Amino acid sequence: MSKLGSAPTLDDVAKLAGVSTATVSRCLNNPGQVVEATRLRVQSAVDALGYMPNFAARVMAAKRSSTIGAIIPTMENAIFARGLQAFQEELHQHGYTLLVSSSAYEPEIEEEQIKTLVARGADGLLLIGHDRHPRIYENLERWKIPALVAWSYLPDAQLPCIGFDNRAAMAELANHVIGLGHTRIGVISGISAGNDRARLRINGIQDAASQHGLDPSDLTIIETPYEIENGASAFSEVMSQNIPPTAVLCGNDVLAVGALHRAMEMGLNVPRDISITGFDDIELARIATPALTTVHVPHREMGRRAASALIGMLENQASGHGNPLATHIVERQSLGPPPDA
Amino acid sequence: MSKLGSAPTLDDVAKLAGVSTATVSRCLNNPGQVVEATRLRVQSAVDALGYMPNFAARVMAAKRSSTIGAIIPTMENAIFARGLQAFQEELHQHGYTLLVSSSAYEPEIEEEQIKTLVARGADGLLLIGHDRHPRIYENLERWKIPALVAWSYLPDAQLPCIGFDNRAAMAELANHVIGLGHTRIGVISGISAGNDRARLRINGIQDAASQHGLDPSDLTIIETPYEIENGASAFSEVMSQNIPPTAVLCGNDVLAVGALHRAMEMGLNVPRDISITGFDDIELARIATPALTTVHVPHREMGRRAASALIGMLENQASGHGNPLATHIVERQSLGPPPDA
DNA sequence: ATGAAAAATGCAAGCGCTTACATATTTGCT
DNA sequence: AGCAAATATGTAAGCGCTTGCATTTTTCAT
Repeated sequence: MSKLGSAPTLDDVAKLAGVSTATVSRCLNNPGQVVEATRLRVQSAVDALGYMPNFAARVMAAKRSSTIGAIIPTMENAIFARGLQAFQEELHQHGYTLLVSSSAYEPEIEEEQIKTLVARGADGLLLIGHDRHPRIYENLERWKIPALVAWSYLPDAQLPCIGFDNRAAMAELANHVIGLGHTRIGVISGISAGNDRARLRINGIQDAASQHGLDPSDLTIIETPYEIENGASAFSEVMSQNIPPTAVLCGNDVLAVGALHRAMEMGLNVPRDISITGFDDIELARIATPALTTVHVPHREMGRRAASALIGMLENQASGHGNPLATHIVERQSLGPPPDA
Repeated sequence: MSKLGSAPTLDDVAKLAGVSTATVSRCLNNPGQVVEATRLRVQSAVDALGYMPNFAARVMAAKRSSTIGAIIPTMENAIFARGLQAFQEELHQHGYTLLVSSSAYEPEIEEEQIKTLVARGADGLLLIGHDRHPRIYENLERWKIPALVAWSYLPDAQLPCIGFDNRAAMAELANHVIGLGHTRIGVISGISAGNDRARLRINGIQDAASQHGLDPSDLTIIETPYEIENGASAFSEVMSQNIPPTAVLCGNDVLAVGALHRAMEMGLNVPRDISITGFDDIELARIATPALTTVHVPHREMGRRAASALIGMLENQASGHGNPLATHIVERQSLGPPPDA
């Protein structure tokens, strides 16, 4: 059937091997159903022709794609890379392929990407965080696409989720900081609008403040996109107050590294003059100078669990619900007691 | 036609709007061919149903996907992120979608990913570097898939390419280093097998050495995967010789940052005791301590040009060939004269 | 040897969409 | 008003594959 110059099709293979297309299809997908001799014959036809199954045709006929889509806020920093890597490895072991796209932290782009992935036949979706337009959840339901949220655990969330308690994790760190004697605290957060992780981390700091009798509204909070540069500018800003803080808690390691760098430029010694902390524990945190005290998030474990949960939802109508993952503080060199202590 | 519980199809929309499927299809793809009133009627049917075109069906019927595939060695470091971002933006403007996958620097995985992308209907492919099994080039030809190589410019390459001259760029830096008086030079390179960029950068250093009357075989060259940790270990190794080098040239910024970090741990002052250079000029280079002297690569420009070239190949049978991009040395603080100078 | 059950293979109907080509409608002239 | 040309819409044939069901071949117990 193939007009010269087109890629060979199942038909071509079938013809060459002298069998029906059904048999070729079975050789490729369920070799067990086909007798050895036939399988070999078909295989050599495939090789001779350099045949590649057409994915679109397969998806159409089979009505599943064995593909999972993931939309992450950004590929530009390492935050999601590790978890996604584990996610993908686990999927691969179960015969699924991962398609990744990024939303640049823009809700509209995320919505578009979700549509694209669904249109492309994704059997399931991995989303980051819970904050998004309700319409998206309605559509997901309408299209009957199983979806799972990662990087944020919320007990009563709309969608099943695999993640950790951002609020409690940050509260733990903030408690520790306050426990060291810090009372004037600056916060450099990611943009919290549409980002529950960022918002909950701020809430965690506020929780810790109240708990220690500090007024949460005394916290200086600056929100800025997750980029090193922005961490630096925000640090300048937070330090430019009449009475600057003695500790600056950052919403993630990327911002913290920017802050650290700016502190050094300003001639401040960290942690003697000022303490700075991060969140996530990416590689950058270890090699920063001084090494960053931060909250370790089990990214790989999270990715792996997310994959299992999603596959469970796809194959066994499992609910996808699980327990939150534990985080812990990694103490390195960027946090110390306040200067006057 | 839709059995309850399935996503709505073109048929459903056509029925609801009281037109034929052809008209609906035209409304979606060539609204100009359809009269306003019809278009509106169809649009509201689409909205009412929450209709999403099925991509697989569309690809099959139209025999093109408006999708470009890119296989990059890794998503784990920022080297490719920026260029790919620009690539994708440019594609998007021309109505193409980008599908990215990574090969983990493994030739077999790369080959598999290429097949996957082609099977998924990619109209064209972006590949990184030239070194790969000839079979892959044969297949690409057989399948009639236009492909373009980026990140490495070679005048007589198999495939059209957009990139810079890795060898000359690194030679320029090495010349500068040697010009400062360094004669004992260490090299920390990525794994050069199957990676022409890594190999050519080494060659560039060797070129510069010969040119200055140094024996290229005196260079201590260590190859190691592109990870910060590895840069650190390699640095220890290269410094453990009887007569350690006074300058260590690294194959990329990631390795250089690792080396820098280890140097600091060893109590060495950079650049007073030892000079260290990188390659790529990613953000990390700027915020490293001391800031890294490196080779700036115009990643965004490269990505943009690669997109234009590939689209040209797809739409106008353009050859895709272009000119090499220019790189330049960025002098920061990690390179100085040798200690005894 | 022989027939029933099991295993292997073939047949053919779609999957949801695009797009020639055919047909119906509108437009612009005279 | 009336006709040709231009424009809008409909008809239906696939695109390459999977899979339920029908048919053929093999296996195995008698």
